[in-house]
Amino acid sequence: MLDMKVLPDACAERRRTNACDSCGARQHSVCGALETPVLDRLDAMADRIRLEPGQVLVRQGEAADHLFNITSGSVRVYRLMPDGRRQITGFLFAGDFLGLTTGGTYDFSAEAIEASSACRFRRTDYRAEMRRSPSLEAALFDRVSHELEAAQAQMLLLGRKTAQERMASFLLDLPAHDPCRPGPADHVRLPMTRAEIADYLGLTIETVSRVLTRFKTSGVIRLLSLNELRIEQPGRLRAIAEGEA
Amino acid sequence: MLDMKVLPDACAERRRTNACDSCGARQHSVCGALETPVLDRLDAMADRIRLEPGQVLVRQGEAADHLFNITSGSVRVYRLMPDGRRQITGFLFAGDFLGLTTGGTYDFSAEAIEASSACRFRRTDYRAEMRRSPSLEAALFDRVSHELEAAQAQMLLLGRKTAQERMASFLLDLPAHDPCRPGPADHVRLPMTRAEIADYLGLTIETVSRVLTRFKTSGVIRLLSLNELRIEQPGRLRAIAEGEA
DNA sequence: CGCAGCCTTGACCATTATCAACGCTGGTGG
DNA sequence: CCACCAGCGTTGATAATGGTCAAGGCTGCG
Repeated sequence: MLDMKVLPDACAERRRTNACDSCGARQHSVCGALETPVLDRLDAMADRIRLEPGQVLVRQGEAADHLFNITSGSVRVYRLMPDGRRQITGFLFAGDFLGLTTGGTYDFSAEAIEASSACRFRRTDYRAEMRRSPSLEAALFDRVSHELEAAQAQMLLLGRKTAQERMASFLLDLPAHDPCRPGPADHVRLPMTRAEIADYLGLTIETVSRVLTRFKTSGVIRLLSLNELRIEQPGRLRAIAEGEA
Repeated sequence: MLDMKVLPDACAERRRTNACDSCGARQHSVCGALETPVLDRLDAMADRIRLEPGQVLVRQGEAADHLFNITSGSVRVYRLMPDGRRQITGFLFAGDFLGLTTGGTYDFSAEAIEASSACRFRRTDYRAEMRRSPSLEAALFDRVSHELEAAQAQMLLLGRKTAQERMASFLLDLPAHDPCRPGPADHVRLPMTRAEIADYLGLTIETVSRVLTRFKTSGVIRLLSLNELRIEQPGRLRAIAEGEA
């Protein structure tokens, strides 16, 4: 958080060249419902931030002063236990929000996985704008609702699915959330390490690795590189994810 | 859902005798922030419903027409896999909402655990009232935010905690949410069966049973009956929950 | 070219699931 | 009022999934 580069110059610049990347709000689902003046006010209050790989956005326990909208790259959000066990509660990609929901302090940490960028808002400013614009509040309500749905799906995964089923579900879900994927939905980009996948799925890196090679051997996927793969048999993968194989 | 008894008479009756139990909104955290006219309008649109043990409130996949506020008793909310594996995503008690977040169809099922009661609203009505009353929308936004936080804590539990740690966390969390507990916080009421605890914690009934007897043997808890226990050593239980024992 | 970090693979182990038997308890009907 | 039965809970023996420990390979960068 300390050495994040704020890019105020980029603001006006970007609004001229590419309105859709300006304040983050223009990027995704929040965009549609909002009136131009709201977007302009959000633009005006946003700090543009560039993130190096591994850079900390927020730390568990710190005062929750800011709210972020990721504009490119990817971010890991996680909770830690005192002994270091980590549960990644989600990966964020362009268009996702961070810190919509907290009370006085963040109850999670968040770090950039790869080189990324984000818009940072002061929570007080953003709340004021929410009060002013019902359509903004409604859009964010929807956002949080969808996050809650996703969290409940993840609870089913963590509580009741086998390692294979978890991995299959993950590979099917990932491209739907990452707007940066290079091609069609059967092409999966894995910007995160095996350790991060493991901490997201409640497994170990060894198990993640073994399941991936098993999928590869059985022809369900093809590894293009360490961080990229193709789903060769989406139907079979879906069957595995739902416990029907 | 079919044979739920709607109790329209109880409405006016209850408003006279006990305003705080009337529409559900008056009961808990939502209450404080709301103006009397809003509460009155919510009262007017609420169906009072009585629930038998096991009775279905909503079924996964059905059209999400209603929104509920539990006014007494307890409810289990869960997701199923095709082969019958169940993950209980939450237990609801008096004051909790059900169905705030869904899209067109419910993506979970919900059933009463014990004899319970609830207020039922048509989602369209409730949404209209939300649009009309910013304080109501803000209060519900807070609600959903807290649910999301709880869901993320549960992800850590399911992904990274041992059976003992899960059980300890559960026993510590439960009384905080159940306003019907008979006494102080170290007195825990368990309206749910072992199977339900297991499906909430991602365990089996045998493991739940074994961990409970282990806690009992080591003097951390005392079983008062099958469905009631006392936490004898809260500090030790907290240490176990955090993985420090 | 060499090293560091990440990934893979293998052997072994432990936690928890599974299978099975038995006990308790509350409700029902004789 | 008592006895039986069904449902739930407990306990024990065994098994399996996934974790742990260890070694080795790949890759990209200096």
